Amino acid sequence: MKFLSRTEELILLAILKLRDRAYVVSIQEELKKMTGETWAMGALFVTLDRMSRKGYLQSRLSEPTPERGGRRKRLYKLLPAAIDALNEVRNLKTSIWKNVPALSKEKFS
Amino acid sequence: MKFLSRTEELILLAILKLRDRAYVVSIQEELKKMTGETWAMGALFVTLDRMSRKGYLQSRLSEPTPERGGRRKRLYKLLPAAIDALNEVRNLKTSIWKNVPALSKEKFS
DNA sequence: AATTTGTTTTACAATTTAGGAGAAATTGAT
DNA sequence: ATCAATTTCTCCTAAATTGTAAAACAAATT
Repeated sequence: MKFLSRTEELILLAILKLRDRAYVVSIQEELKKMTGETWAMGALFVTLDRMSRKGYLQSRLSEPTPERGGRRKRLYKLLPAAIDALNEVRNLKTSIWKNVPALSKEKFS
Repeated sequence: MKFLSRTEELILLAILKLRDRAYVVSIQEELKKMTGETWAMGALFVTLDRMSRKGYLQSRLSEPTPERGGRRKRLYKLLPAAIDALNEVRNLKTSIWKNVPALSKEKFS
């Protein structure tokens, strides 16, 4: 499809919310907050990679931080194409859900 | 993921809007209206099938209609599980987009 | 028989998931 | 001071799931 997948949308939004602190672990935590679900590390890397190749994201390695195990982190940031894609998906959801009334199961059983 | 994929969401919403006239051709047209994109027949069947197996949809064959080529249509209808899933995805989108300001590219270049 | 409408299958491509290997940092015991 | 243990983090891979494109097949009207 032309639109972001749900996973891509969620990851981009997580990065947006994290500002300059977005790396794979903080993204994973943010996604957990947003969805209540647990996200596999590998899934995130694969998707972050793909979105980088597509021109949605840019990444760089930070300096190590002075804490136990404080390795360099790969920090991600949104590129303009990501903003476009997010806006598109926001418009899509607004338009497709407009005029959809509250859905109660009773009417569909 | 636990949530509907974007494709599944769109197809279920299309069926919802079509009420008792939802079959693969009308669904295809409705999706075109909703998204502006062209949807491959095969993609639809595959997804409709999958959602039927998952208990989101039920289908039956209609009677032929008196028009040229008016074959029986396989009509789809939403099952309660589909309503649950749609409500979930609506809640998800509402919560993740809440408080996200308008996004302008300038701030991200 | 030709045309139209519609269903279904198939082969392939892309995305997502699950699990784990391995690298770079600090800590703490010797 | 050195080194093994621990922690944090990056990255890879195989399998499963999902999505796409194309075409074969079937039933109706003209």
